[in-house]
Amino acid sequence: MSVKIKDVASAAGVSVATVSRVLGNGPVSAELRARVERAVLDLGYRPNLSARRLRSQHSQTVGLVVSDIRNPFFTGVSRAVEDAAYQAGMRVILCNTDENPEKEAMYLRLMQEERVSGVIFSPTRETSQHFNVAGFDFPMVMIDRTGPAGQADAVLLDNRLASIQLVEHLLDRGYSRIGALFGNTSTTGSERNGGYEEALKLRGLPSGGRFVAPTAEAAELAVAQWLKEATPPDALLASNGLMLLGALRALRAAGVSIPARMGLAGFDNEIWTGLVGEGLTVIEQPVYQIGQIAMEMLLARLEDASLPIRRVVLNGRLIERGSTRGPSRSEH
Amino acid sequence: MSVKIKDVASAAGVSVATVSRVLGNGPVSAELRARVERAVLDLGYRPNLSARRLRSQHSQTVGLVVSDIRNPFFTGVSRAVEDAAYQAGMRVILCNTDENPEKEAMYLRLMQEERVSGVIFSPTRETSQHFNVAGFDFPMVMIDRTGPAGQADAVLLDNRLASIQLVEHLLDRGYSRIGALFGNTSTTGSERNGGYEEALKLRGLPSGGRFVAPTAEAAELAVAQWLKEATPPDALLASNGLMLLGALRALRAAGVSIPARMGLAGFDNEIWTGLVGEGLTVIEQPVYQIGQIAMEMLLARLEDASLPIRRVVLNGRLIERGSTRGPSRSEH
DNA sequence: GATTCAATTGAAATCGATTACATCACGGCT
DNA sequence: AGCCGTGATGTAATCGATTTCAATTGAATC
Repeated sequence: MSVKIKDVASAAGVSVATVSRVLGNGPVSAELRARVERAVLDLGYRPNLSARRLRSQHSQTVGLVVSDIRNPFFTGVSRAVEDAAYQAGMRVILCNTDENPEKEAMYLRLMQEERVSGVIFSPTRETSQHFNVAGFDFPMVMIDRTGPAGQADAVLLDNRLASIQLVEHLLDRGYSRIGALFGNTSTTGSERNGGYEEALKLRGLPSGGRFVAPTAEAAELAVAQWLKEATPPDALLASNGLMLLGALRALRAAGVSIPARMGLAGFDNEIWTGLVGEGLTVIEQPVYQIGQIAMEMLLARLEDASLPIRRVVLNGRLIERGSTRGPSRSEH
Repeated sequence: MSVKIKDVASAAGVSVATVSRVLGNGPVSAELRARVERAVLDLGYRPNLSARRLRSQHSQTVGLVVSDIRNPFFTGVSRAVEDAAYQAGMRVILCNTDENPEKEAMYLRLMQEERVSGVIFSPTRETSQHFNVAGFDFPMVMIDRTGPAGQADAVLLDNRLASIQLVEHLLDRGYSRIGALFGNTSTTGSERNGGYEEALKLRGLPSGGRFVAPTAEAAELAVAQWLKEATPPDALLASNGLMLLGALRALRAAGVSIPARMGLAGFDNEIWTGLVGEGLTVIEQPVYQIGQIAMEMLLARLEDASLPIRRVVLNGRLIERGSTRGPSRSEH
């Protein structure tokens, strides 16, 4: 088969221990080191990571468990996590759960079998409720969505604040019947709904958030139906990039003009939000930073398990664009 | 530490061999099987995959080496590969090379250390020229970009044909000075340029493709400069989603109206291409299928290494949208 | 010159599983 | 009754590295 440490050792005329020390920067005389390095090159030796991990008892691997890598939010996070991980000499195992609690459980089991050093996890709401971090023998960092209260490190957006900013922006621009769509699979949705209701209550206005599956299709359907009701909203807020897309499609299909007949704003500053029509107002999340910080926190905890549990809350950034320029006067 | 097979064995009152057989569906009596399964559950035993891989000499892992997972093309491919892999009981290690040949070499080395079963690879042009598949002891499947001629299985788009379709479409719609931007890091760019030149030559028209880095920024800059030249094109073709985005930005910044003053078409049917203006005409690649077929080919080769080398060429699909409706008559 | 100490080196144990091989019990057959 | 084949089980070797521990060397100290 392939060349092993034994082959290198005999080629260099040294013991396997010495070869191992050369590889691991242990104490070796310059002469032997040179001989070994030459042998490694000559034979094209590559250490077997399974064997190394088995013996040394650390995997140098972290798991990243998210709902769907095709969601640009997670794509960005994943890229940041991988950059940071590989820089720290670790690998990343990526898992897509499709918001399916069974897949989540399955992948967490897999992470245990891989003996990963730690996991960065974005759990579904269902999972996060009844699951116990203590059941795993690796640390976890939650991202985007909060897990069971205070059990693990977390990197989150200030969802309440972000919603409030969006709502107040819409109100400032003259919209008054503000509807909203939130995802029904994560804690993120509830938190954003909280901010949304709070901001409206403050002004004595009625709220009416609706919870649907966090997909473009579900959002499109929901908005299409909403438009048919007696008093539809005059502005809509969508809780992630996919739902914003669905809302946009429904409004276009129904011929509702933006921003005149309907204001539209949402989360996630995806490429296209700046390009469609006169641009869509959104809350931009610090995607890359979320991944980066999550990885840093995980590494810190691996260094020192006794660290107090931390929760980093980042602010989003409101990007005002044409889709919320205000309702047409003629409407009144 | 964590519970090992030995613990399970003594808890169930059997030998480790029997436990291993229960796990691997070997021949075990119903009674012992039940005892072992109970012990596994009671102790929460999870087999150590490093140990298993070391002993059994197969990793059940494939590598996926692409330039950047944030490119929606690769995101889609990756999702398909992972779905297919996990269905076949394999894991995927994802690597981003950033079109950097050194990173490519580094990650291929890593793949050897992981003793992966195989690799799905989208090489830079530079790497694909001087690299030898025989140097690796795992099979590879090339995707999107062709590797060294005929050395490995590949799943590709018919780039020549796709370019021809785009050019003929533009000509049909009345454009005549067709410019094009191709990425300078992959074989894909050259192939698309080939089709582009061929289609124009057939009609006796001049061609003038330009090669730039496959990023939005590079494309934007290139188009901005192009517009300042003596006789700018009246239609542009962009070789991937990012470059199409860059071209669009440059045209908008310069106030060039689409499709009247400039036709615009490109590759990759990304979400936003259907949403901006009256839509952008694009060639849609069968992204998910590319990943799926690549994985199938890899699995087939792992089954039988003697299989003849295959190259699957898929057709793209032309999606006609508003951005190529034709130049304004008033221009003449 | 003897003793101590640090720095190299190698032999062998070890990580946690799979698997080759030996053993055993049992039933069917001549 | 004796023989043999079959299926279940256990013992021990093995995968390829790291790491412990002991041995060796040579320089430094008294």
